[in-house]
Amino acid sequence: MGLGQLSAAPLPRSFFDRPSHEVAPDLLGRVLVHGPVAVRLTEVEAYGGPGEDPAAHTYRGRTPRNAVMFGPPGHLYVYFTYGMHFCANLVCLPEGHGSAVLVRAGEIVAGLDEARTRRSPGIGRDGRDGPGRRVPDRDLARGPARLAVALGLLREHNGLDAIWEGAPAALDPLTGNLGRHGHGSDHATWLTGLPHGSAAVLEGRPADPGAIRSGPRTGVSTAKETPWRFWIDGDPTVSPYRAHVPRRRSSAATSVGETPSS
DNA sequence: GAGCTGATGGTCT
DNA sequence: GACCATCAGCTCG
Repeated sequence: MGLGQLSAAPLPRSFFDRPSHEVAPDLLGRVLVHGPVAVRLTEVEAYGGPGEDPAAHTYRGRTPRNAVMFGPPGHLYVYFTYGMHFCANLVCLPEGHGSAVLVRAGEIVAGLDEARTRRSPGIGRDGRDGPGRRVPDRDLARGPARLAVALGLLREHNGLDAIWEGAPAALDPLTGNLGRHGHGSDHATWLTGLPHGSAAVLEGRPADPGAIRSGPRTGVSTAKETPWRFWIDGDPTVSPYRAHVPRRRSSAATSVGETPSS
């Protein structure tokens, strides 16, 4: 994967002003940037709006949690799930529609050291510090929660605009292609124009249409027949498909008819 | 390698 | 109080 072949031109807001299932396959091969880390997307899932997609957070209408999804397109909807993970979406369609694309996996194309640091456990777990086990580079952003960690996306980034306004001027001194990493710094040279703390989606290198596959979405319990998961066939960073598995009853719910008295 | 399971807390019914 | 757009660590083969 040559960094030099990825276009650094930012995608306009109009790119996201379409139905999520049209935006999703077009996002494959694009580059999502937040701070010093950039990820070339290899797997995404589309989610529809209220009443039309039972698997979507917005299916039952607007709530404080999903309000960002009802906002203007091109913004990040970051939510917390399973008590410990964040996942990131890109909002589609004009205000009020409530649809988005979940970014599920990608390849780190800039900020590799930063991503490795974020993804290596150690500090914060059991009070341990020091380097944890090494995460293979292909696994750094393989899965929606891992991708969010690699990009440093947290609750506070919910609602962040991912459209890089004024980017042409920022890119002026560049060739239009992504630069390689500096020697000492892990920051790619083309990132210097991106305002600190902001996000952007760049053109990157769109996936070959012939390599795009689609199928049922991962881990959702409803609308299994909707093939709105899209990925680049054969890419090693695509996350393994997992069908939804009903959660087991908690052990506290002692099975009826079997008293623990004995 | 595949398969299973505990952890963990916000959200919604 | 159940569910959840998940992950890492473990066992087993």
